[in-house]
Amino acid sequence: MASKSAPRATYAEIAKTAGVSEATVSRVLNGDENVHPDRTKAVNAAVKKLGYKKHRAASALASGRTGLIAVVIDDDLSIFADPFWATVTSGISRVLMENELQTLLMVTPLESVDGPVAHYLMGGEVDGAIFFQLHKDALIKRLRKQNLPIVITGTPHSRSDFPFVDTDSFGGAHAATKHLFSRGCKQVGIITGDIDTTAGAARLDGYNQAYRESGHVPSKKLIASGDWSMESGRAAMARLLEKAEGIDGVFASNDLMAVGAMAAIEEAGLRVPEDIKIIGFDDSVVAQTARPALTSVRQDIVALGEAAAELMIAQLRGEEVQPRILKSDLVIRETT
Amino acid sequence: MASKSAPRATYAEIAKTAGVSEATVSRVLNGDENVHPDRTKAVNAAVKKLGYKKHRAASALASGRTGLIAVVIDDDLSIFADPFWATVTSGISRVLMENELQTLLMVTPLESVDGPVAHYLMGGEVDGAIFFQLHKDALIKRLRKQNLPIVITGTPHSRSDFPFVDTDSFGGAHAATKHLFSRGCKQVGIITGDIDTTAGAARLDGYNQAYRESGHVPSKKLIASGDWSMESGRAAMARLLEKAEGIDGVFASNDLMAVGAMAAIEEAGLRVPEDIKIIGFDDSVVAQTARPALTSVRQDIVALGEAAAELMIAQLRGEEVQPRILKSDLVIRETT
DNA sequence: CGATTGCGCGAAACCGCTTTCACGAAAAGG
DNA sequence: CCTTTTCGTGAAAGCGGTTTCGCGCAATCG
Repeated sequence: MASKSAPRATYAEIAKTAGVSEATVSRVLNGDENVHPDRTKAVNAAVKKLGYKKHRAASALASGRTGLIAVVIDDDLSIFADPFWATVTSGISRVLMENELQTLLMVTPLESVDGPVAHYLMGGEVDGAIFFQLHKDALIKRLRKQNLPIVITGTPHSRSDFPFVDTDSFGGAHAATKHLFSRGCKQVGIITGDIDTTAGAARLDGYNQAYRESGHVPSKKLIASGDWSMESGRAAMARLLEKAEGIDGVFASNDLMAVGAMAAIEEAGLRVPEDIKIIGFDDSVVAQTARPALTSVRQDIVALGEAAAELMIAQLRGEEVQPRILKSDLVIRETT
Repeated sequence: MASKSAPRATYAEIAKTAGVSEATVSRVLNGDENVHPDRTKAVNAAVKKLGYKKHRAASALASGRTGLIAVVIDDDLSIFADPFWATVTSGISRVLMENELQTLLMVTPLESVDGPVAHYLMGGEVDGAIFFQLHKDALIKRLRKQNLPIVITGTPHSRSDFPFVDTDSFGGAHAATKHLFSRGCKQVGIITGDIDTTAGAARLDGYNQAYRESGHVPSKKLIASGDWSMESGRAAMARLLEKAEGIDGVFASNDLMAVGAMAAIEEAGLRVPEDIKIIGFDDSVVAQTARPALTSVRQDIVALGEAAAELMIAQLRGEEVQPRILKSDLVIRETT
């Protein structure tokens, strides 16, 4: 079943051809400073000559470090509607790879603190775990207590000191709303995402802040809530059209809802952007394929993944880490 | 850095509490038949009692089997435009997990036969590899020669005997084209994908076949080529409108191009579906968010991933495997 | 009924790398 | 010049399973 080719080189051979002990080989290969430069050179030469590659399993067994980082994704179907996590993951993977770490993908219902995943993660099978779409902090807290390095992609609920990375939802929403005002809108509404998520809440906050800065107070009527789905966006927009007379701008908390809103506007016989301007959030494919093409808040998703990986690596090195918030920017298309 | 909690149980303890040797523990845990039922029971009891979990690194070192399956994804940005691979991967991951295997994600430029990835895969670090979006067969051939179990998602070029899984592109295109005829279209065009890809070619074949069955021969003027991108779809449609007078139906080889085509049709002052009916392929989010909502050929992407994983597992068991082609079906929306 | 075969099982070697320990040599101190 | 540190190094003991080997015993055979 296994490969039949060249028998891997081992420390034994390197040690012999370099004229040192295996211990020294190990030191050199693990960056121990206290080795005479000459021997270091000899070992490196032997390594190159023999085309040596460290045997991860052996290394893991002896050191207790597996070199594996789990990326845990809640097995929620909604995740598939969006290339978001795929993109983040690719960023994570790239950075981890560059640092000799491997990305272990776990797509799974993220059950209780006692589920198989939990046990798996606590069993020392991985050196760290990066979580997406976090709903329950309990598991994470438990893992941290076990000293397992953790990074969360997205902002966790509890102000707990989990290391996390996220896009600046507040800033993005703020900029989007301001942009609508600057385009001449007088009555700017918002379609919120799930308010129980930190992203949903932050986007609403950003909207409110921008509104206040404009010298007005957003009327309750201008706020409609959705759940991130296109259909909820359509419904929310329909409500806004009914309740909020004179509405001429809408910030939708994601692209899917924005597209739903556009459909509702069209159904009402109004035009985008002439009658109502609209902005989404995420700058996903959907924003690009929409007609008219959707103005949207872009997040650098790959960078988000890279940041997550970097935070992980920093922890592995034993460094203290701070949460990282990435800037977002506005991609202006045809709907504003 | 590592977990500090409960010291894992080992074979030694199990052996002791079950009153057998470690060898027997190993046999039981690896499904060796030749063990007395009583001892098997004793071992299983001990395992449960001690909450034993096999140490993967140790197991890998001793057996040479890592329990890791690499999912190798060509680091082509186009991949991020589509949730396709994420979805396939989730299917793969689920099935592998159920079989005690782990999913190692490698997002990487898939370089030559000598690149790091190649060496990595040949180095016995994984038990098998699943490839996406395969451009060059050379690497794969090499890996197979090394007896590394391989599965390809998508149809490989060479009629080589690689195990692969794919959606029935031919059948989907055929059904789509037939559907257009059945809706009364007389002049059905096609916007092809990259013809150098097997999927692109198969979709064109399916179109041609359906056309012939309708009793006509597709004029060359009805065939426009794209490269899977929205923009290429727009351009191709523009060409069709110019060259193919009376065109009243279009099968686009993917959703993105279909949406591009819709834009072109609209720009030409025509309407979908009244003047021209259109069908896409993939049934992606884009199809659902398009207005009018796009009729499209749906593939069961999760199932595709599951099939890939199953093919891998079969190989691991030493079974002979056949390529697996999954059915596709038509999701009828508003564009036809 | 002695000789052969086969089955179930334990002892022990082994997988390849890491890490502790202790020792000799060189550097620093008195 | 001798003692105390420091530094670089190799020997060797693991890490936790897997697997080969051979042994004792029961079933099978002549």
